[in-house]
Amino acid sequence: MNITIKDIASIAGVSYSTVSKALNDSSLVKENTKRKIVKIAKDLGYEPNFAAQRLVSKNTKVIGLIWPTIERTVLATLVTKISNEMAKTPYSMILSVDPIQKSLDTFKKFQVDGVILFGENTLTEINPNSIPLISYGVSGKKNYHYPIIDANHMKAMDDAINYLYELGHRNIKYVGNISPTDPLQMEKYQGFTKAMEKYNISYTNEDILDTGGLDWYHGYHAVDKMLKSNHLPTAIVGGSYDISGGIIRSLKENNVHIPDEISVISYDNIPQMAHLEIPLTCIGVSVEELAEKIVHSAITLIETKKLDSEVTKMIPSLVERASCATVRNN
Amino acid sequence: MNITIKDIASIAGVSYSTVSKALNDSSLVKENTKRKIVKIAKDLGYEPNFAAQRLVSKNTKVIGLIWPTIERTVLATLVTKISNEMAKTPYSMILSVDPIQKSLDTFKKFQVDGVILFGENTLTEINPNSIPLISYGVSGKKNYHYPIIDANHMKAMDDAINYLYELGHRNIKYVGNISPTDPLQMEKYQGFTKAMEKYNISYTNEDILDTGGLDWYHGYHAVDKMLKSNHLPTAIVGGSYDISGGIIRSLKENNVHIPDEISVISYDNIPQMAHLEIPLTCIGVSVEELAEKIVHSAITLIETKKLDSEVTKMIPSLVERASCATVRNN
DNA sequence: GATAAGAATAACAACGTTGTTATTTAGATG
DNA sequence: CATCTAAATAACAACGTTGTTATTCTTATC
Repeated sequence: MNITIKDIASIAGVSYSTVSKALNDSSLVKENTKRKIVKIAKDLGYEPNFAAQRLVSKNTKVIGLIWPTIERTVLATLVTKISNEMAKTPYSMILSVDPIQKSLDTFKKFQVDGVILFGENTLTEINPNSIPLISYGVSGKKNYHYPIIDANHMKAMDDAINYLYELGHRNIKYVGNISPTDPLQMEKYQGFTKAMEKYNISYTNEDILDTGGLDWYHGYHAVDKMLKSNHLPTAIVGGSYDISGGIIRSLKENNVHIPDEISVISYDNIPQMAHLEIPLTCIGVSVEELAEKIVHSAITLIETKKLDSEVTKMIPSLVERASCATVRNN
Repeated sequence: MNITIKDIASIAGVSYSTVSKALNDSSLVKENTKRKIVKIAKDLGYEPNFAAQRLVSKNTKVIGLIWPTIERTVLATLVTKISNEMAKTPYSMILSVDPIQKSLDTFKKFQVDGVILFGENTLTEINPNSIPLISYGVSGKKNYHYPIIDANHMKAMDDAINYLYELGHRNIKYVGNISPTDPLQMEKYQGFTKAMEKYNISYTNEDILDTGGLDWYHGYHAVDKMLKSNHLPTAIVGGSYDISGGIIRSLKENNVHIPDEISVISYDNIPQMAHLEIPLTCIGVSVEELAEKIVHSAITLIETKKLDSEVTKMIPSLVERASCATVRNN
């Protein structure tokens, strides 16, 4: 069995309640004895029993992160950043990759102080069960009863189109996953069409390339097919990091030069964009900002039970790299 | 506050100890009252207090997984498989992406029943702190005091070279990350040279291409450089999934046809290999097998405190796809 | 040098369970 | 119908903390 405050008490020759106070640096115990007790505790390698502490009910300083869809590069990056950000606070983080409700039950058992949910495309009702919970990403549910942090995808697409417009592009295609069951993808797609209309750029269904998936080869195949049909735009908007990786691979293999012959701008603002063989200009909320916002919102919610607004749309930014150029006048 | 067994007791008109026994389906309480109590508990939505249960000391049926390096495709797949495998057992899983010792402390606080450590390239001493712990992957430490599950990388490389040898290849290059601080990478590299010697295939330092990193573009650039130098082998062994992705991209772009002009075999046996634009023949322990072994070993260790052997080397298998062919006679 | 006030410490209840021991109840037996 | 036995339930200690209340020890004051 482990060392308890009673062990310390008997060695120090004081009562265990005094030990408790001493270890919690209470002003009720004399500096002298405090020091003595702390030293003994340290010598014995005392570790407080968490379960007992929590039984008398106190916060755990632990936040749970629910991440049901683990295999997505962008989110792995975000998790890392969140973890780093969390390390700057007194909180620790544990994750669960189980389905949402099961994760929530586990976290509730452990009495985490709060939960961050990566519920990108959650259509089912979830029941936070009285744990402070914030969600990252678009929710399909209309009547969520918890705060949501999300990127302003509409604005991001608007910025992207605006940027391309200023460079002279009037022939732009969107290459992304058009999935009616995935609100995030739908919002990007709708952001694209809306922006195109706003800037008065004509487009048809031909200009929306549905990749049918989110991996790089989905993007690869979509562009490959496009090139074979000879409908070459002056610019492409890639729907995600992985997809854009496939897009530029396909373009390179077909000797379509970026950015001279075609400009590419990608959704997802992560550092890895710079490491692609053609460093991609991208649009989106930077993961660092996102991580910071998520962590601090969670902690604010935990500590004050109040959050400014129910849905926070983070403002995206555009990072210029080498993949976009002014359109050539033929 | 939450519902406790005392609430149930007062409603049922029995003592709370009877309620406890009834809810644990003890034979000491009459079937009749048992049913009554269970019904009341259900109606009230009673949930046992985990902290209290653990204070009287019982197992948590939770296993912690420590995963400090989150951004690696192969491991994400493995985590998913482990999670699925775990779901078939009475255990749940939580993960931590914090540094090892911090993760361990967190898990110890939560009194998890056991820990799985992804300590791929852990050179520092770790202190399991009396929690049953198994580790996946090569450990740099010589004197670990916990069981290790690992793939037999040597054997895998041997199988790969043997396979290529049978296909007639005598000019083989290894493209991988040669990092003295990463035991896993070193073992693959050494497996390669050892196998080459065993099959009496001559090679020089020129045939070992150090990518200097584990991402796909590291493999891409290494092969790109190789092609420019015109030292074309008949076969390449790729050191990992990501690296091999870069390898075939580079080959394709340079119009080196796989497998007619060059054969490629990759380390890492994961389903995604089939989705690369050229489905890659690969070598390694399949993630499914690995996940099953890891989960069951962990549970065995927890429940019996005994494990067959200290280091289990899983037997790799070779999955044939479209990327290797018999060498052409010029 | 007795006494009041304040500082320091001790004692103890409480948190919600489980497991052990004590008590009550019901049923069987002569 | 008294008595013994077994079944059912109640009572209570224990797990390791924290916070509240009770007690003891100092020290200053007259």
